[in-house]
Amino acid sequence: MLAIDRHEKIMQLLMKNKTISVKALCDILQVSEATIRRDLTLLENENKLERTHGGASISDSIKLNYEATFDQKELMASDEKRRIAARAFGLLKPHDSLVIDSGTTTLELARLIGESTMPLLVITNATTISTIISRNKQVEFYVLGGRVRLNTQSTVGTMAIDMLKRFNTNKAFVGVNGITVENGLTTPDLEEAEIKKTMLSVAEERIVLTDSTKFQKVARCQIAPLSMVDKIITDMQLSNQYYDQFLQHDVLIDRV
Amino acid sequence: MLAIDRHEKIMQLLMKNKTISVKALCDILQVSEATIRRDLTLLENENKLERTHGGASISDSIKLNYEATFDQKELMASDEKRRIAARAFGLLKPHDSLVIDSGTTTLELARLIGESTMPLLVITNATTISTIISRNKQVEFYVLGGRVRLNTQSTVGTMAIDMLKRFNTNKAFVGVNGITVENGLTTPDLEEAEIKKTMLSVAEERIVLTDSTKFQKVARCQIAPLSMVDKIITDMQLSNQYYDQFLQHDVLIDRV
DNA sequence: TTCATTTTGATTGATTTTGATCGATTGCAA
DNA sequence: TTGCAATCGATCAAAATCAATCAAAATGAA
Repeated sequence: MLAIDRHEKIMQLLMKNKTISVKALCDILQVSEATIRRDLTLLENENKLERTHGGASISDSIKLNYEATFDQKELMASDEKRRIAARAFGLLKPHDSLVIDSGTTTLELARLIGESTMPLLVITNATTISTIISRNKQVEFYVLGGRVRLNTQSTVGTMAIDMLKRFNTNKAFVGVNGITVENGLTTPDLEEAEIKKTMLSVAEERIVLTDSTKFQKVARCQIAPLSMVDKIITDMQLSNQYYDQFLQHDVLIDRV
Repeated sequence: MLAIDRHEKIMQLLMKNKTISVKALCDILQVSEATIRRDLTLLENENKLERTHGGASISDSIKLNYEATFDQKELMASDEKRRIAARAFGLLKPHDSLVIDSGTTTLELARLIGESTMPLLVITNATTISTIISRNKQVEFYVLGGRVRLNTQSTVGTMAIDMLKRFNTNKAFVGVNGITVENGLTTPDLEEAEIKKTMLSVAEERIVLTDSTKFQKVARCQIAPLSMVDKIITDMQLSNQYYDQFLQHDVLIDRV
């Protein structure tokens, strides 16, 4: 492991736990205390953390600053997103037909499909998926037509929805921006919400891919109630409290 | 493996992992450490990565920049194609509606549109155009839905054609693989031929973008006769002989 | 082909990083 | 307060990595 990776990891751990001991870092990173101490003094000089006796801590102001400058959240999530996508990929069987939503997690799923040679039928509204999924020559691939939302690069509107309704698929993989028991699945854009809802309605098995940060958040537009979801794949950061709460509503949650 | 391929692979690995060690690169690329180090210093000088002790890392800003140009790099158009595209762009007026075909020359046109701020309505069957054209926030952008041909990354088939027929546009920009007075416009794939023909039929002004090497060539499937074309933009290499021949058939040829 | 140029891999000594040691310092409890 | 264990910083040697050099191999041009 490179020194820079170690520093990154230390910062990630601090972002989650606020404080961490030198001992713990030794165990996790498998290096000597001397190395950890050197790392911590170095990071302290860069104003990224504060040293304490026996470890280090991070203040809220530094934390915010760090998040802003390095967009740490996105990076941290990316590893989790890959794991979530990998689990989703594990659900696939040869000759499955899928609808794949736009979004970063689903994009990872598309990448895995592109790297595989599994024969599949894939339908998507994400134009960005096209390049990476077409590496897999076994895929029969459909893009939904319609107006392209410029910031998500995905097609929306009645054209896309009408076309989507002509399909029936085994599985739908949908991303969301918020998910609660009360409000179900939510997303900020109405048109996105509508096409996501249609995706769920044309599939036999409806799977939501989302990192744990989206739980207990509510975005402006509802996609669908929880009852329209068969399975949620998320990361290990999801607390048992939410996990149990969703289980009681018959939603299967897979934490990877 | 060529040095340039190695560099490409290194960058791809860095895009995935943020960092990578010299050792790992040796294993993956099967070359000595000295070679890897030389590659890394070279790439660092090109500002494509940052060296660290034991490996290299990539910053977010570089990553974004690299990702943006990544897809386009492979399809880097020749000088002639760029000039042809520039001339085509010169034909555009604000609030024009266009159909743009798939292909390298038309992709270059899309790039010019993406770099401009001209308000336009653009319809295309080329999924690859999406990323680059959406930089221009003044563009209302539609992608034709349908099955995606994996090698051209463009939608074809009845779905795409039906959707296309619902539009009426000012201009169509179409690429071809062969063009003669007798056989008109030709291309190797039947489905591509059909959608190209439909593109010509829904536009008021029908413009063919093609480099001069396509003249006097005939591909397997006919798109349309010459009479369905209003203007051809090509390069200066086109001989006067062909130029005159086409002029006699009322086709305007623009050599740039 | 032959010759010049470029690229690569191995070697060397220099530099950086790491882990262990040890005395000094700190925090905590009696 | 004192005593004690945990932690720290400084130092040094070992290990890893690096840059520089040179010869072999690959490539390209004549």
